[in-house]
Amino acid sequence: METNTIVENSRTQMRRGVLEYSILLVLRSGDEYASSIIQKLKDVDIIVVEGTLYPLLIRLKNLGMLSYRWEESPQGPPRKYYMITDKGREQLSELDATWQELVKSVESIRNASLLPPAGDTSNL
Amino acid sequence: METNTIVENSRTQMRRGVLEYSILLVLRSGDEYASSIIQKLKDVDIIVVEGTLYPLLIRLKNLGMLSYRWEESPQGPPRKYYMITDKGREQLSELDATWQELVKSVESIRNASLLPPAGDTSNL
DNA sequence: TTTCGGTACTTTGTTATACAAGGTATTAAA
DNA sequence: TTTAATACCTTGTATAACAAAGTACCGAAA
Repeated sequence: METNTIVENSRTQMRRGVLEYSILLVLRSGDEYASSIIQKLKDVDIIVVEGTLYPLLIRLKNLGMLSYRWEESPQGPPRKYYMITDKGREQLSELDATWQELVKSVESIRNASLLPPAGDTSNL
Repeated sequence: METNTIVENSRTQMRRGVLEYSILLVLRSGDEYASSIIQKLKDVDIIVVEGTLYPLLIRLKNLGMLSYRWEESPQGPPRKYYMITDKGREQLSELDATWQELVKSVESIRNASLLPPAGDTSNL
């Protein structure tokens, strides 16, 4: 087996960390139903599966961040289109700030780690 | 209570996602022991506690990403200084790429969500 | 020589979350 | 009336972070 390298594992964890945020971002662009959210995220290499998404959408709805409406499908059963609420928009804008702070945090330690250690005299 | 807003919760998840990566970044800058890692991460607002860090360091060591040496402390018990191994460096460079891809992914849906929806004719 | 404060490392039990896998329901067309 | 496609939902499991408590070391003061 050994498909689970540390790298693959860490990548998964990173994706998970931004999952909720990503879903809200997608819905800020427009109303979507579960499968289309999955597809949009897949398009940018953020993998989610149904079993993860459905409970998450329900949780966000229960928190008042999302609401939904039923809409006929051209083929098959009706679709549950989720849309972001006003409250959702407010919180999302806070998450925008959170995300940017996180990027800044990581970049700062990342940049530090790409330079020789402070006090390194190995070149003298 | 209600200290657990959705925003606070999401922030926590984001932090968790980059935890492992962040620890490796810190150690790429130089050898550190647990408390000093916690401090360095705290400095950039990435909160970790002992109960999280110790098991994680042990896991990374068992995977061959880290090794450690004991070193006397000016005061108190000896410290376990962790250092990144060659293998750890290799994997970390892959994580650098992973991180940058994730940032790109999120930014792309984020930027999309800040523009009016495609096909929006509300201004005509 | 014992106790105490500070520091450091470790473990245990709980909780949250993602996911695999399986289930139900709707539709239209064969 | 079966089948295929689509969509929604649930259950059980594994993993990971965390709170909390425990162990151990050290030096200095009592």
